[in-house]
Amino acid sequence: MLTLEPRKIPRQGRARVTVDAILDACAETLLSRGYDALTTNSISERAGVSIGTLYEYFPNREAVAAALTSRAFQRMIQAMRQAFDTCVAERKEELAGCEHLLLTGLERLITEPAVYKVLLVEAPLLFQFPVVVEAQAELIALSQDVRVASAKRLNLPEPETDAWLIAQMLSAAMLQIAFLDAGREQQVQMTRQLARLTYRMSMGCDPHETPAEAPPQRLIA
Amino acid sequence: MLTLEPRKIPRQGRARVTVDAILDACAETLLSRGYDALTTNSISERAGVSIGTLYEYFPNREAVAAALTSRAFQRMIQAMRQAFDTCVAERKEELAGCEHLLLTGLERLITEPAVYKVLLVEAPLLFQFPVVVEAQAELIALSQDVRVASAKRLNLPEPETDAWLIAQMLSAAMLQIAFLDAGREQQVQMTRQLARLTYRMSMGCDPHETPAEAPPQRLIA
Amino acid sequence: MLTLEPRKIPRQGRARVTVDAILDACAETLLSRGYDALTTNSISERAGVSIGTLYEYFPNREAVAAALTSRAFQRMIQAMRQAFDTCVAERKEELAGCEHLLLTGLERLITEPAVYKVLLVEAPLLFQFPVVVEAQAELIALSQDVRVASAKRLNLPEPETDAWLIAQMLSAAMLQIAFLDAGREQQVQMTRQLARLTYRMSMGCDPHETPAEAPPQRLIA
Amino acid sequence: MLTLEPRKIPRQGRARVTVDAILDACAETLLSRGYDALTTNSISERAGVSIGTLYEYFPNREAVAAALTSRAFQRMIQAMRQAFDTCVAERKEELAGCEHLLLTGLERLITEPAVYKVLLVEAPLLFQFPVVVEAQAELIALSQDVRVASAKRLNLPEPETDAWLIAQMLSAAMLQIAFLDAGREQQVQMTRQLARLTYRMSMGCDPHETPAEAPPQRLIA
DNA sequence: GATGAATGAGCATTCATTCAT
DNA sequence: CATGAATGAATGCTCATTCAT
Repeated sequence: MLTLEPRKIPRQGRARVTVDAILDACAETLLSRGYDALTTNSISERAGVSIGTLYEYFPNREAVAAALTSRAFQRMIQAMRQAFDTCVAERKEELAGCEHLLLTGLERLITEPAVYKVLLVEAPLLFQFPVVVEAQAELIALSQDVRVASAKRLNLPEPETDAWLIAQMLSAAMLQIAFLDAGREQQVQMTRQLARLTYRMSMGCDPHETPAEAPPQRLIA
Repeated sequence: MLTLEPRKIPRQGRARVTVDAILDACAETLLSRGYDALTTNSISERAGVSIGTLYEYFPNREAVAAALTSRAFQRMIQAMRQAFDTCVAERKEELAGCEHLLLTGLERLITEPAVYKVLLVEAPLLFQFPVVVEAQAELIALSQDVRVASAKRLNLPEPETDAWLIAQMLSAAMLQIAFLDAGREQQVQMTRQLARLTYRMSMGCDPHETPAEAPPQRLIA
Repeated sequence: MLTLEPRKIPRQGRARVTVDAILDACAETLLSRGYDALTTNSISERAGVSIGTLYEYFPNREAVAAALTSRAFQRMIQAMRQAFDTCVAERKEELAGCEHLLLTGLERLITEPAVYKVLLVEAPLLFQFPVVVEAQAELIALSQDVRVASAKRLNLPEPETDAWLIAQMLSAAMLQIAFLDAGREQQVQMTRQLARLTYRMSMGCDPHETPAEAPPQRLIA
Repeated sequence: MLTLEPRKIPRQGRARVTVDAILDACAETLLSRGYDALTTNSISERAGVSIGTLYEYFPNREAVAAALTSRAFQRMIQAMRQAFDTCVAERKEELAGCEHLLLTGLERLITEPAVYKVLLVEAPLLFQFPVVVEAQAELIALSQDVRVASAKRLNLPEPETDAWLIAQMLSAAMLQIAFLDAGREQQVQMTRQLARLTYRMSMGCDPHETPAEAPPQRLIA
């Protein structure tokens, strides 16, 4: 049976160091050789621990990749939550808030290419594993917070469906932008443009048109 | 080296039958057992030909999957081109045209799940192979035709970037819809909703708002 | 069972052309890709005939290589016999005769590298096959003729053993010289030097010493 | 790519045992079934280890054979070096020294038939592999020592070329003698005769003639 | 005669996983 | 606890050979 839960979750001491070394070695191997060449032996070798030790902490190969992915998602969640809080605290407008959130996501995608570029492209099945699904769920919950926060301002005919569609489209587009062979500046430009399209989808009008009928839209009234 | 070109073009009748049997067996195996279990031996067994025969026509496992994918894309291209011609011939409105194209795509996605559900999800690298890339390029060229055809009506601040972003978003959303565990009716509803969001992105306004300022939009005047 | 006899020995017509094309294709493949890559399929492809046709004339892969080898030996035998006749006709001295014979052999070795360089080095077992052994026997018989012809002049303590040892040594040395990475001129020099060593072995003295005690040595008195 | 270096140097005792078992199984298989039947599976089976274990230590079939060959050459080198030292210590005459060296080589050739009879005859390409070439180079260096040691006594018109030619001839003749279907006594006789021919080549005269002009030749004055 | 489609036994090699030390 | 030697099922692929057309 395919168990993905780590065998031990060492919170302290050198064991923690060992687990981190294994995850880092996993990420490095993914980037340099791809998912197909990701073997437990190569991970343990690169991590500088014996293969036996790897199996002390992880029940199988997939569990290592799942743990790496999970860690990346935790970091993504934390970054997004913080970005959301910033939007609220600074009373950012709709468009500005959307841009801020998307740029924050872009930053994280680029920072962990082993997970988002390699794993998501070469081993998407991994993203259906429970640990990963749970992490994704947290992220989606966060996006719901965004929707709720600005519910009054949104103009979605069928909020449930529309929100789901927009979420799918945004994540796909963000990944494409993040791993496009383009300079950072261009990536940022495209992200801003994506934010504008998102605004159009969500509001049914262009950002600059709205002030005419209403005071500047805010994420939180 | 990973060569994907078929090895032989069958000259005799029975050879053609053999190749088709192999591609069909490939699709069946993908659906029932997934990409990881797709071995050359399992394909040949299911196709009722010997393993040696498979290797007469395909240099390796990937080449079989690539040929299957290529065939599916050819069918997709043909269906979309026909749908596009219909839009033009029937002078469909923007929204109706968009819906027609998306529903046509949905139909094809659902009809060849081995390619779009299994291969695209479990082996996305396959979609970077030349044969597949070329087929995709044809499809993209077609979407350009759509844009050009309705250029006057579009309201895209940065046409190039926006078109690319929208294409990425649409294909991702369509795949999600096609393989959602939902009834056909709901899939159609979501596709229509997606068409509406697309309209908003492209025009910067809601479909029902436009008649006030202009006569019904047509794809081709 | 391993049968090496050609299946048909066509002496005339296009069949003869076919067989020659196969042998030539065999030699070309050996030179360019080595013995391990010598497959019946590759030979037939290069020869421009179908695999079925190849099997019309040869019972198996080894039979093709054996036939090629046999042909090369026949040519070698003919060349050596002619060289021997020349020595007799021109009343060459011992050393000069030996040089002439060795240089003739060198010429043949170099002309058919597929057989002597590739087959002998990569597939020496082939040289134990009956057809090849018979051809070799003819060559050895010829060398006996040489010995007999100059028996009176030879100074071999144990003629049988010595002749066998010398034959082994000469053939090995000639092959080394022929396929050394060296210019033709150097190969000739080495062959002459080898002839001198052979003289020393055979006579127990240096060439230039002998004239003192006897009139110029001739191959045939 | 064809890598011949062993993969691992066994650190634990049992690993050393395993590697030796593999090499011995390789030799046994070569003798009983020949090189073509030498498969990694047959070696591991005969060695009583799993196929996986074989691949822990050797990257491929050739590497096993190369290691076996290398081991045999090391033993040959050691034996020859010792024989050379004996010649020097006992102040052996030229002919006696040559006989001693050749008989020592004969002994080794006969003791490891898997290497010298099977591999050298059925897979000569193996002898072009780096590990083997290096071992051979050591042996050649040793023969240079012999030449240098008795340089004053030698009478070679072109020392470099002649020495090379003689080395080629001797090794070929020794192999022929060693694997001739003949009794041991006859092999020894032939080796002595070969030593005499070598003397003739090297000195330009017969052994028994020299005392007349000079005191008994010694390897080292 | 000639063709070339089809066969399938057989081999090299990998890699996740276990367990004795 | 950590190690690393050992396992062996499983896979991709080749190529000599046959035989229906």
